[in-house]
Amino acid sequence: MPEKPSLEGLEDKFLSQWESEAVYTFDRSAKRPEVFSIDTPPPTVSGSLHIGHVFSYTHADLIARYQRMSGKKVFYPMGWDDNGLPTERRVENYFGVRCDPSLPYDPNFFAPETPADPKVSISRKNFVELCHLLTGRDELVFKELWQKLGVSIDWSLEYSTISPLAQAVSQRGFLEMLGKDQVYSQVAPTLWDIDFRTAVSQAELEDRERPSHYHRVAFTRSDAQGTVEIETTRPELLPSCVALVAHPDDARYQALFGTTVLTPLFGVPVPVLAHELADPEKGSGIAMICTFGDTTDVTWWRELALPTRVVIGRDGRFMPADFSSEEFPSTNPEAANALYALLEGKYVNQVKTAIVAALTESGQLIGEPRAITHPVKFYEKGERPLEIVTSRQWFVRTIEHRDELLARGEQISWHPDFMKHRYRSWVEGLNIDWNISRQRFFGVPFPVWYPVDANGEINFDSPILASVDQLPIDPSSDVPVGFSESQRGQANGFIGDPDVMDTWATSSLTPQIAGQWGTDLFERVFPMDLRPQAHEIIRTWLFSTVVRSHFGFDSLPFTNALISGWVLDPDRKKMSKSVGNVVTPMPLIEQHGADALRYWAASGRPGTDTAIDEAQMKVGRRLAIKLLNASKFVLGVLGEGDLYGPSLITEEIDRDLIATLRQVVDETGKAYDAYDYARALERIEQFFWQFCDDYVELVKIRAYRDAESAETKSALATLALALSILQRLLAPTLPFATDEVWRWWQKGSVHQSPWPTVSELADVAEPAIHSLAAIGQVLEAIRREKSLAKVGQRAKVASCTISGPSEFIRAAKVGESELQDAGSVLGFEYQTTDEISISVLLAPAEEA
RNA sequence: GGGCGCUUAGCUCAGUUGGUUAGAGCAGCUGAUUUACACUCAGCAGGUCGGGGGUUCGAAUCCCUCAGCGCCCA
Repeated sequence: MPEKPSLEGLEDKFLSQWESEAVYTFDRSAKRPEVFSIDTPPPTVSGSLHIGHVFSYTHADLIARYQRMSGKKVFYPMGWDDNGLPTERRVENYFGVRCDPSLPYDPNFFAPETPADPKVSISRKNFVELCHLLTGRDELVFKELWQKLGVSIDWSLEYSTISPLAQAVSQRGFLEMLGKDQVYSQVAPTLWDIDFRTAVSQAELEDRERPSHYHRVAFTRSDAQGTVEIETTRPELLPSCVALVAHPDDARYQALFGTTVLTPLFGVPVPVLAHELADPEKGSGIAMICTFGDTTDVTWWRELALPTRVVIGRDGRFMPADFSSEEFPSTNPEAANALYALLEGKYVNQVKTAIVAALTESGQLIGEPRAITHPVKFYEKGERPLEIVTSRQWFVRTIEHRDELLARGEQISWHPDFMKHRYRSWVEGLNIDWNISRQRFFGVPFPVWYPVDANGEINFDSPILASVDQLPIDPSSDVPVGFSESQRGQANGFIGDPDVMDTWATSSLTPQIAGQWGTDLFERVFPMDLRPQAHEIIRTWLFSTVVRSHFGFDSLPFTNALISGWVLDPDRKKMSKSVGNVVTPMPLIEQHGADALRYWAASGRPGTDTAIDEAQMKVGRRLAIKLLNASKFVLGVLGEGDLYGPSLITEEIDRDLIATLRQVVDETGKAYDAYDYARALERIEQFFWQFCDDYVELVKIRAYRDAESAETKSALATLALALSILQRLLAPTLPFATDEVWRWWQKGSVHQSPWPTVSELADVAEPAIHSLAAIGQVLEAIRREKSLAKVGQRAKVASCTISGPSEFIRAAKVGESELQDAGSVLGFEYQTTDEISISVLLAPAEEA
């Protein structure tokens, strides 16, 4: 025990000590019922380190530490999500490179020290190597933060989502779904980001309010009986128009249903059809259907069996179109082609301008375009609106299993409960199956090849599957059984699936990856007990994990979901890179200490957005220091030896202190069981300060008085018991300070000691009367009198008159001797009255 | 448009199933001071519980309604 206890240096000391003592190592021999397993979120390592990480990982760690002390074998792995688009983008910017899969591998390529400008094109293999290089570095930085924060992870269980193990698990999961027809490939209209050149899934969409214009455009009726006016925000899609549509009950258009109109400028005849999704309130109530302007177009196209006239390419430019062809059957092909020649190869905005000009000239633009603001679908990481292109993609069947997935959501224990609404509304709103293929490079490949027939045509309908024992494989370099590399891309040969899986298609298997599916470990940890995560990834990570466990294991992936809120900046604004108010955690740890940061995080209740509050961190730091000092004092009074068992606690006051503690132990255990770590902390903290400021002050003198007396032994035993319990109760929140003080007098780590239970206090008898409240009230009155008189607390009290109901008097009398000690009171008087009142007469100040 | 959450002291937040005079911490103010702790201790002051209506003997708490903030879904 140091002379002057301090928090400095505790972090470094214990990080290495915990490691060498293997304090957090999972006991792999444990059976499932003894285990508490945590499905730790693998953070995107190519993102920036964020105070939000500290927040939610602390919440999970509080539970992990509580469960460990409660006797569970805690399975607490750590993973890094390093595959996928965020890493690719970071690598592109960091090194100044771009992946061009058509280039050959350059074994002599070295990453530039500074980003190349303009970007250098490199092969896929070179690109992937750079991804591994950079994520490897990033993971070290992340790991340092997690360790510094004192998160009780078993680092021998570290994994990454691009690792061979994760790839094998992911590919096996895919093959099993394919075997059960839970996944299918299809050429279909797909949400597409023209900058990233990849398909995206519904979960990655976000609506952004964008200014636009309604253009009123006149279509000519084929029977020449006038025009039909529609309103559209996307006049540039006129060449891809395939029909007009109005609501079946819309009286205005009854006569038109079944007739044909000609598209303006391009003269293509299109039918006028009826469908419930047409909104009579919107524009003129009749809309044009294009292939494809938005997801409603896709629905109409599918349900009304319309032709396809694709004009926008995967790069966002207008593709060639021949208006004399069957696909684009114009009644005036020369004029249509002449106009279209001006549009081909251009981007959406340029085409829009040109078409609006042409419509104006032809008189088919009615009135002025009307300015509006409307939601436009974006890829969440994208900068330009999504387009819809037709392409081959792998989809997981989610829509048809909606009800089962909703039922799964109900089976999860959500903390807080209301977060289940997020899940439910997401599942209810699903309208596209989960697209898991991405036309990108750094990810888990699909473990399939396709036969190429004698004519060189690829047969997508009967893919050649890898076998499970081959995994992981890369179909672009591995060869299917029965073929040779020379047959790649050749007639009667094969070709590998070119895509990689969506990141979520792999991270949806974190229980299987971390639990090492296929080994004995898996049975010991699955389904996981806890999924801790932030609320913004309920629709992605949480949902997709539920899907995979439901399909693959007919099980929930985890039984409890602990949802953390957001960290807001000190002004309660959402942190974002663009605003520039993102807070990095490391300097805060260095300034206030890990325990202090954890204390702040622990005060943020589950699901509650919480502002960064350095004042709160300072409070946490003070709590940790107070614990050092209080421990030093109590242990100093106790002296050597451990003679003070609970049976020695005989004094009324001491028994009442233990009675209160019993309640605290009971409440905090229940709070932790309910994942309410914040309430637990609040309760412990409140008791701890009361213990220090009132109880210790009251019994101090008695504790020193006569080591042989029963009353002194009772005080010492109470102090020892209370201290032991307080140190353990605070251990999850303040792992560094508590382990320090624990080791001053106990063996081993506090983090491997048992969580306090009421049975531990069973040997201490209940007090005959709950006296501490009344005694505290008298002490307060004495202190107030001295404070108002502006004298020191050691000033003598000539007499203290305690009035109140007999119960109160009786309780106060229990503490007479301690009050005399703590308040320097010379004499007490008691009066039985209805109202409680305490009057304090100070002794005259002694002459200096 | 549908849904969820929040609104309590200057600030950050507790307030469990309705029950005395609504609590805590921080900040503020007034003091104390040599044997655990100045990264301390004591005390004081500070609130029409977002507005309105209702149920009730009794409402911060339950119901209705309005407003503001934030978020989710469409």
